[in-house]
Amino acid sequence: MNTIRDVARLAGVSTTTVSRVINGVEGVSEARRRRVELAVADLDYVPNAVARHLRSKRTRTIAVVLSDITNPFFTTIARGIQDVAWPRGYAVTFANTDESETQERDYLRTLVQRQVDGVLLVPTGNAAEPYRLLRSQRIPVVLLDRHVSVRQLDEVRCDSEAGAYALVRHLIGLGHRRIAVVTGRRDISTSTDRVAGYERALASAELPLDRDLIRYDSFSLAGGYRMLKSILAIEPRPTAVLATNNFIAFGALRALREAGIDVPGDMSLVTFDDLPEEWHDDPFLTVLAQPAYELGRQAAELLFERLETGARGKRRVIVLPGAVIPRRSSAAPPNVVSDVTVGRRPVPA
Amino acid sequence: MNTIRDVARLAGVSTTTVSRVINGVEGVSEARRRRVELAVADLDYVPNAVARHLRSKRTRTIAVVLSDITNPFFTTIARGIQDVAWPRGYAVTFANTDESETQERDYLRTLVQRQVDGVLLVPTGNAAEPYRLLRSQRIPVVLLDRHVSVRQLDEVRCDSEAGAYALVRHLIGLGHRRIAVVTGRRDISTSTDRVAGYERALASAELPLDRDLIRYDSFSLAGGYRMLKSILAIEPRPTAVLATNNFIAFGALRALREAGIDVPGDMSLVTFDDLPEEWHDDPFLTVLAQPAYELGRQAAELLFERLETGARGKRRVIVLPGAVIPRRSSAAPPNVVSDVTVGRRPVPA
DNA sequence: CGTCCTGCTGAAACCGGTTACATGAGACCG
DNA sequence: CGGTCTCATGTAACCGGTTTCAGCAGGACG
Repeated sequence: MNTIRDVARLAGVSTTTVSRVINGVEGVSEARRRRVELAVADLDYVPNAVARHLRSKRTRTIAVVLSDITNPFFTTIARGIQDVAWPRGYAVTFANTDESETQERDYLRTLVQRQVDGVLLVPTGNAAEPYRLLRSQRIPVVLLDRHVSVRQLDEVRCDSEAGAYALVRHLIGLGHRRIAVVTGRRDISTSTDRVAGYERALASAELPLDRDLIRYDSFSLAGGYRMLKSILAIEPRPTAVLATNNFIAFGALRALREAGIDVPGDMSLVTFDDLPEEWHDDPFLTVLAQPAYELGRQAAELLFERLETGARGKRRVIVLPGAVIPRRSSAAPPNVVSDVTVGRRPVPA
Repeated sequence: MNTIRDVARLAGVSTTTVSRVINGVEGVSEARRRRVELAVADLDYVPNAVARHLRSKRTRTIAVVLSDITNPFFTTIARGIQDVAWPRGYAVTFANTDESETQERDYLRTLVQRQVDGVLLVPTGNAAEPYRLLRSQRIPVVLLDRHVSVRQLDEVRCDSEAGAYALVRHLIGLGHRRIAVVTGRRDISTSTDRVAGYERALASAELPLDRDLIRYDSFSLAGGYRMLKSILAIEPRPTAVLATNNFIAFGALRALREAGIDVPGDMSLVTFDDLPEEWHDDPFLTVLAQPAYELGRQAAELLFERLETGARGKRRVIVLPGAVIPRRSSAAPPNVVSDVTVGRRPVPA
């Protein structure tokens, strides 16, 4: 509750001098410095950062806006961000959009009011409008995980297209010819990029593209469940499914289990996003592991570079590679010989 | 970048009037109100919350200090907190202590400087000192998940003692007589409370207490792994193990798998903390599920009650019940008849 | 001994809002 | 028609720091 003026009074100096001592500025005589330090200790003085921020116009706070902190992928990203931010003296504020563009806009507005120094954003939609405000207030933004149609913002993400390609090639290598993909909303880049990688993999193996095997819904347990339910009704049934995130995968697994479909005996399942080793024993799913922690870390570093150098430099896009981790959820399709691929030439590895 | 003065100038009114319009205060003529609103829109004016906070002495920010946001239990708590805070106009800042008391103290100090309105804290140790500062600055604190020796702070947590009791009774009910417990640091209440519940359950079944079967290490994968390794060397070997958190459990599972011990065939394993259904399919572990989301929610609500009523009311302690969810990791011990319990009377359910 | 420089110090402005209080116009009343 | 009250409005202080700039003391130098 004591202010810098209380300290100044007790020490018999000006607030200027106290301020200098607190901030370790040169040019204060040893005697006075000691007097001030004593007064600070005496009064249990804690400088008011809000006042400081008002003057300095920097809050040393960054905001992270993402869809759901509860998703282990984002949690890990969040941790990576915090591990960069706190040691530099920055506080980190989180907001969950739940994929709602309205929420996102509201949060961004609040954050602008609160004068955050920068924003790390997992964009919810594809619109440019939400970022106008940040731009006009000169608040640096780094997009995380996803990109948007505005091609001016820094981005840090995983190579979704290549990841999906690799996963589908993995399935093709096992002998699958009819592969479905279940993904999130159409206007989210990770959805479309992963479908693109899927399509390229099919093309590379000269497999036909069946639009009916591509399903868009939402990046959620419920979405995965719904999509798999409807995929199971397709004739002929695909022998493998690519899920584009962890929640979808577990929804898919649930639908498969309920339908009595054995994985991988009857159907293979591969997905994006691995779980940290702390969260499971003997993992089952074949995944494309994304370097989530590293994504968070690098995004934060990039943001701080912008903040600290005030760099109006060129737009930067960092794309990290993922890695296929083959596990028990993917195997050769049932009765390879008799399926729809009969007569096709062998697929190159 | 525009200030309230710019708006006032453009609208031809005083800053007072602009302030009133922005905050929806009564007593501004319709004509002026409209002029101001026009000017606000014209200038893309965004009020500076830092300035507002300086004057109002409230930052509408709460801080959450916990051991590791990466732990699904805490992640879920975090989500519960955010879902209460944001709708009320409060921002939420997170900090990870990694169970370091030094970190904790540093964070608390920063948060005091930043004038957060309140703190939700998962305490790292048992000392009183870190909270002196918060107290002297009149910043309300609610302890989450754990309690400390200072018996003056509000607390919201799960009933650890009863939870451990229930889990151990579950094991005893299955026929186990020799049960080990692997837990975190001795100075963390969830460790000691759960061991207390364990001891009471043994006593209630008149089973002997073997101190060698109680192991303290850390709430981590590595801790669980280490403790199980050393427990496997005990003769006669226990037939069941109680892990007191999810990380320990997975470390334990790993050690068991490496040692070729079948769960639950050779040894049963039960643990605190369930995983959200989005993160696994067909879960394996018998757990005591804690209402993590609800813990976070109620802790936040309690904090806001303190904030908004300025209530100097009595200390409040909210203890929520957990629930045993029996699954495949617990079963009857191997050859019940021939083991060390031979000759003991049947244990009451 | 006067001048200049260096180093320490504090007065006061400033950051951008909020708010206590004064003011003035007009309505109403006796 | 003077007095009182209400309502809308603005002036200026205030929140608690930082920062600019001027002043002053003391030493070096010519």
